[in-house]
Amino acid sequence: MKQDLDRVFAALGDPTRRTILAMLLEDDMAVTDVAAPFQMSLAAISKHLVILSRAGLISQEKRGRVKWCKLEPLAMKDASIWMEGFGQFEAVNLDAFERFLHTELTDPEV
Amino acid sequence: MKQDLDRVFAALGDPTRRTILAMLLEDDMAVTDVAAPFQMSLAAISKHLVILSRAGLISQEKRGRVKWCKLEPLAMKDASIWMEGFGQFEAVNLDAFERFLHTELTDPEV
DNA sequence: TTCATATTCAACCAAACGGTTGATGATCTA
DNA sequence: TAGATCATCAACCGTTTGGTTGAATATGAA
Repeated sequence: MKQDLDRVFAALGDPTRRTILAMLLEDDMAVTDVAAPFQMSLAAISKHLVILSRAGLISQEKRGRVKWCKLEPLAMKDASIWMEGFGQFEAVNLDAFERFLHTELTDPEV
Repeated sequence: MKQDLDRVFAALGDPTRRTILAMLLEDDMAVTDVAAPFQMSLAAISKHLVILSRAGLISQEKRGRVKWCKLEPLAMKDASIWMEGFGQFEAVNLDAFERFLHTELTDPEV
């Protein structure tokens, strides 16, 4: 759906939101903890989370008074595929990325 | 550079601009020809092209009175890599991903 | 019950976005 | 030279975005 791509790309167009997604790569987080490292109000972060949620990039589940945010990386898939359609750059770089991952995952020091 | 990702993702967040990029996948085009299939004014398309240009996603060259638009798919490289870090390999930890991005940006061989 | 914590809501604000129209500056062509 | 074409500029308009603050709601803890 075209609108899905609109929402995903638009959501990724803000540095605060990309940082939030990177944070959630480590682990699920409560809204307050997501907000902690930023200089803006909790309400502002709450709005960013709504945008990420509507784009499908995160899901939120309330347990008690805490709302947990979880990364939903599958939401990026269509956008990623769309970009791959523009080809050229993929071969060398994604290859490099995969090699990197391989060494990361097999390196006993990490 | 963080702002580059801002501009690339934000530029891709509009369906008109994504359609324009897809059109340019076939061949370079003059501004008027880019505008032809759309229902909006030439001035509006001209603004969209400025946004794509500032994001580095297209380049424009004036020959005579005609300004030619050329797709620059390499501008999507970093954005694509950023996304792949989430979409395909969700188990990878953030530190590893950030180190990868850093080497990607500073290693002249890649 | 009472107080503290977690989160959102509501109203507001300035700036940016996506569009319009009309004028303008180049450049090609008859 | 005169007229047509290509593209942008300038001013304007309504909506969205990204932030604020203060009040409200819901839950947990004493």
